[in-house]
Amino acid sequence: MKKVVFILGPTAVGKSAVAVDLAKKMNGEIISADSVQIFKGLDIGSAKVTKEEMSGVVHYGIDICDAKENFSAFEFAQYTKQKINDICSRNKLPIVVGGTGLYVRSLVEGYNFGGTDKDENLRNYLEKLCKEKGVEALFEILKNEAPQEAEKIDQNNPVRIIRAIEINRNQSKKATEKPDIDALVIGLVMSREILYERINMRVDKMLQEGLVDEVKKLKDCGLSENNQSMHAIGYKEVLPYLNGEISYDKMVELVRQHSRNYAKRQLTFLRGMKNCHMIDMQNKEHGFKEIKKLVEDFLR
RNA sequence: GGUACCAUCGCCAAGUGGUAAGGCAAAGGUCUGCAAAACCUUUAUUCCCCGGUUCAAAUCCGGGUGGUACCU
Repeated sequence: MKKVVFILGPTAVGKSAVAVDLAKKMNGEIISADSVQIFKGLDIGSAKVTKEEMSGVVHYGIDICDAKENFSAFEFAQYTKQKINDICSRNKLPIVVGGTGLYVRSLVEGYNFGGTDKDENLRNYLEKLCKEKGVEALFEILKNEAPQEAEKIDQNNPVRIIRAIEINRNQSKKATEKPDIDALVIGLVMSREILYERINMRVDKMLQEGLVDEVKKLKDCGLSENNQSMHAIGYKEVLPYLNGEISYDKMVELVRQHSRNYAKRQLTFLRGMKNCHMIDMQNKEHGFKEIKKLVEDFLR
């Protein structure tokens, strides 16, 4: 069993810094489990760690996908498993850091799912059908084509139903095998009030650092709201601002609000993680000491 | 000072005599194939205040308060 440390928590709680500190002290390498940081060119808005912040620690899972491409939990699972093997073979400690619940859980709990490429035509057709006839129509299709899947699925959720139909019609890639890992799961938390304050400050910082320019550059490269990467918070709001659809102030307000909503969902997800050690990061020093102790005991 | 219009949840609102729609926010939640996505649940015993009419008022009448527009 390969020992792997997971650092989880809501956006802006300070995961990246903790992970780098830990990697330095424990001879570790970092794997980012973040569905946005995988994209090249989405730097400021995804709060990607800079070279300086990495301070020499090796990071994986960042800039591994072109912003025009699609990426899914399946690809992440494939990629990560390989990296974990690689890191362990060099006798280093893999530290998975991330806010994307599904990515993390798929590893920790050993989900085995396959993958399927996006089928644009089918999707467009199904999306249109959904608009015209409602989700019920989508669900009917799934029920006819894959009754077993239909039983498990949320009948009101068009995104999931469409994906299920897509997978059922197209050949599924080989399912991932359960990774052979022994996980130490650490969840970083702090009071909602302080977290929200940090989020607001972080959004301001992103804007100062040139978030709008970053999105403009991506837009000039031909990216639009149709790209998966542009569904990310900070991008899906700046785009309509650049198109003159909403005001600057409205855009800022939305980025903040969506970040808060996201943090709340992450917290909910975290509460559902089994065997997760919650660490209060309100006091950074104290929190880090606790983490270090947990990791030392784990590796013993 | 005069005249007109308006006042419904944190915000935007529907409702014009029959017992408070909806959206956003907020809070809680779901999650094995797009997850920073998508979806679900909850949230005004009460309609600016006081009085009146009526079996019944957010809705009608009178007064007050606040806002907006125009006139002087």
